[in-house]
Amino acid sequence: MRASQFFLATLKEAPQEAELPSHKLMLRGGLIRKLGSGLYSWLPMGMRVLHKVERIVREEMDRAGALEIIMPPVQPAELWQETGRWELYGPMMLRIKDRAEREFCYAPTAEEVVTDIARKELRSYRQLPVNFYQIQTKFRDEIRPRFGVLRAREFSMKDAYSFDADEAGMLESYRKMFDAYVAIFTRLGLTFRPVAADSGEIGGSASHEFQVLADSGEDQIAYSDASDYAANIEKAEALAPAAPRAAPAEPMRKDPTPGTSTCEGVAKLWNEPLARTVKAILLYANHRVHMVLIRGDHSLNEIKSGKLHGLKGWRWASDEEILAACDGPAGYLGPVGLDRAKITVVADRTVAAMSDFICGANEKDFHIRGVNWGRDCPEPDVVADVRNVVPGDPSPDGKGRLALVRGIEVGHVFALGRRYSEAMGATFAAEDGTQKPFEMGCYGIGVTRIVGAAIEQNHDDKGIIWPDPMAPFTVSVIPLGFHKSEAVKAAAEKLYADLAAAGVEALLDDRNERPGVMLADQELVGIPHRVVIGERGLKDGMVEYQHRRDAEATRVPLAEVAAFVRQRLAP
RNA sequence: CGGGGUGUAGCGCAGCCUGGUAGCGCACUUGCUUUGGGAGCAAGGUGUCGGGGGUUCGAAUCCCUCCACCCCGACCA
Repeated sequence: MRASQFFLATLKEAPQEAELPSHKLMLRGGLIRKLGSGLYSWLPMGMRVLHKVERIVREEMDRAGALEIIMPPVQPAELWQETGRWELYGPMMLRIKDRAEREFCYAPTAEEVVTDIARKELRSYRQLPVNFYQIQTKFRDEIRPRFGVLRAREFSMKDAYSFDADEAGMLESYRKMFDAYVAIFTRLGLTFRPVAADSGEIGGSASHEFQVLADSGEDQIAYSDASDYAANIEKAEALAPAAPRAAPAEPMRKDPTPGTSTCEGVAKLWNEPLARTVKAILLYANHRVHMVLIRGDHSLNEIKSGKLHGLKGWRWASDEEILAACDGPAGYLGPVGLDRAKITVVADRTVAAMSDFICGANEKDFHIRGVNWGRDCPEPDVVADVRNVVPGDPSPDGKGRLALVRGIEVGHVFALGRRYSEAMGATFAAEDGTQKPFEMGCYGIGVTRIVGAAIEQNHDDKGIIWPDPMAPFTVSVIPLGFHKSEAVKAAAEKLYADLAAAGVEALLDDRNERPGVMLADQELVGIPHRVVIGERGLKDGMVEYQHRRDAEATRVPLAEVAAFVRQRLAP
């Protein structure tokens, strides 16, 4: 491609709303433009990247035996009502009416429609397993779209759905997709981690997320420094302390802590370590108030808590509920002196193993220290893992210690089971002649999000640095004085033709621009390899090669550049 | 949904408080010069000042209203 024939929409300044590097650079590099909140147009430069990603995704999906289809993004409400998700999905789903007042949605995902296809088309176990996938635009009316393409409302997603005759088959399909995802993200040249995940609203047993590692990621991942254990912090288990609870050593003592309603405050006031304090978090679930106790320096894991028996569907308790159940206001609560008929005490494993700890006195402006389970208050009603892991915690697999990194979720695989097939009566004739519901799996990849994530992971102060497989152009040919020097022009044209003949995608900057402009554009847009051709070097038959990550250019004989560049490309 | 903020040229912004009919930088057009890191000079084009209503002789500026966008929050007691 010649730059003069292309649409190079680079900007010197990024529009104000852009916060993250990837968002700014995509706008500045002319990959995308914003249409409205969470809505983006993709310009030619962005399309080239998007196509690269899509191609790799397709190739690996096909290789794994999945079959491409396309389902309508606009879907009738009836299907969604069959599974109950018309109500469940809530305001995230964009609902539309047609001229006859029939209800539709713009699909946020497509389990219902594929399951409908399966129930109509797949009749016998002989036709299984089947895996259908599509690359389609989805719409989710996010509470707060942000970070450009990383959390947009409209986005492109590859979604795949497998149908198997039994659970073993489904797990095999799941494994194939897992492997395909590893292949995809590896080929894209991204640093990523598959991590055990919570399966969330979609439901099902096994679930893994594929996380691109980046400091700006919205997710936190816990991983072991001594094994391959990795899990989303939402799911990562905090083991019970190895050491048994120590015997009480202090008497219990109530003291005033005026105006000090946080663990940090009390620890400071009494000059005690934060790790000796216990905070009480009041939740309401199943018509009952629950006091969840977490060590002062830990934080509540809302997902894990929600999985406990009595805490399904919890919400934060109101001030009135707290006062009624504890006789004290928020900020001064603890397990001592509670009427257990009115409240359930849930202690985190760590807290259950503490002795001589500090907590609220259930009285405004008072805390107590030297508190001990069994002696000063009854043992907790429930002991469970309800906190987020912290760096240094032992790994749940018993090997090594946990560390935390941030990641951007770009893929997610779910072993779904029969949730949708049963709800929609999607069955097939099994070998024994009975009708059985399909065992399903579903597998998503955020295609547009990958582009943003790749930039978050690969950029510097000058711009994007594409991994070769995603680059809009592989090589940038920059002639200095293209319109003045015949020698430069001839050399540039020759190189460009040679690269094209070798199947290398080059961008020949034939614009009559100053060198600084051409170089800055190449760097902004992130073309990974560049060759600068100038009269000065040409006198000695030399040109300059420089990779986007190289600190300096390498002089290469003109006659050898094409071969030299090809050698440097990722295989 | 709650709180805060912003809407002025393609982008970044000033002007608004204290009303007098719009400006700066970049970008764009033309010409000349320049050409190894986002050029210089000269000339030029560009705005329903987010929409509607009101006050006023006169509104980008004051008032009302609607809209869009952005940020924070929606929880750690």
